[in-house]
Amino acid sequence: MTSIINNFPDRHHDHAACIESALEQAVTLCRERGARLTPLRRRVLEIVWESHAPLGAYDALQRMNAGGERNAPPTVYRALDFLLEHGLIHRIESRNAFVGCTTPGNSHKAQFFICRDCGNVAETHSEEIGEAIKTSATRAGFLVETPVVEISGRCLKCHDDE
Amino acid sequence: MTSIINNFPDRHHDHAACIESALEQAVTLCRERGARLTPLRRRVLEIVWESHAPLGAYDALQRMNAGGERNAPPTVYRALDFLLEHGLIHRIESRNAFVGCTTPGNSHKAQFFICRDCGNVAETHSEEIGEAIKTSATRAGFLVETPVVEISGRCLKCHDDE
DNA sequence: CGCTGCTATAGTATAATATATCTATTTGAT
DNA sequence: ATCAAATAGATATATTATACTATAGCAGCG
Repeated sequence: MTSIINNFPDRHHDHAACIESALEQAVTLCRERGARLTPLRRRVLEIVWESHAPLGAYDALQRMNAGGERNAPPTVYRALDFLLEHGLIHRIESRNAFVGCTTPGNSHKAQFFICRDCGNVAETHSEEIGEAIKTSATRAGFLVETPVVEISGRCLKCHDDE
Repeated sequence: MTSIINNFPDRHHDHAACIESALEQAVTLCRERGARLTPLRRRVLEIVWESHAPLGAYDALQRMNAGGERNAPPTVYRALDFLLEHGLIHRIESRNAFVGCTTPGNSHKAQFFICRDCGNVAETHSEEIGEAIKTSATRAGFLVETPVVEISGRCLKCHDDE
């Protein structure tokens, strides 16, 4: 049972459960792989998971240092790199920011829907988009390696608010 | 008749014709819209079109200043903004760089294939990808506004080279 | 003409994002 | 306990982008 949602994050969902679940999964996955989820890395993962909106590296750094610590940019970037490498977070290219991965451990390519109002991100894994990209690539004479699919727009909740 | 190619840029194509065609189209389009393609903006467009690979803003700036000029960053960014606004270039989010639009004047959403070897970009306008994204968005409870689809990989020519 | 308002350009400074390099420390393996 | 590798700390700097202020040129108008 997981509390991580795969469609658009509900405004009133139990986010504490999201965080907890994400951390549990991270711990498990790192143990399986012999990767070291050190306190620092774990802390950065928690910070990224504080919301469903992409978080900038320097915002994460500020949060890390909120208690007077003096971590420098390379520290947070190294932690982010580790988390990326193990698929625990995603980088949102169009925002230069990072968001927790809702399905860590699966290496499948994801697509992201990013609401311009609330800033939240929904992660999907659409076969159909992947296939369409592949078809189009073939036609263009191209071999797909790393697709970036980031859709900006509005979630229905924000749209309904108007 | 246009010399701008829509599939992957051929290594030996007549690139001078690409540039010429792109500039002609830009002039026409700006005239139609009453937009002012000033010498500065035109120059930046030419620079972006010097290749089919995305060009960074600071690389463009260097090219602009190659003759000893002292243009500052805001100058090139302003020109790039104008060109983006009128659909004469695209921004490649995953590279923080810019590439000439092969079909200016059409506001349709484009997808980009970016070769990691030669750096060239092919622009496509796949209905299928657009539809797949829309379907997936609907399922997620999301209204698409600005899709970013940037596929990294290898073009066949580079792949065949090995 | 002189005034006003608009657009484009220029210049300076600085913000925001990211990495290189070198050193020190911790960790786990033996 | 010792060593090698991985991690973290520290400093500097590179790269990308914008805020803010000022000026130049030109069109429309009284």
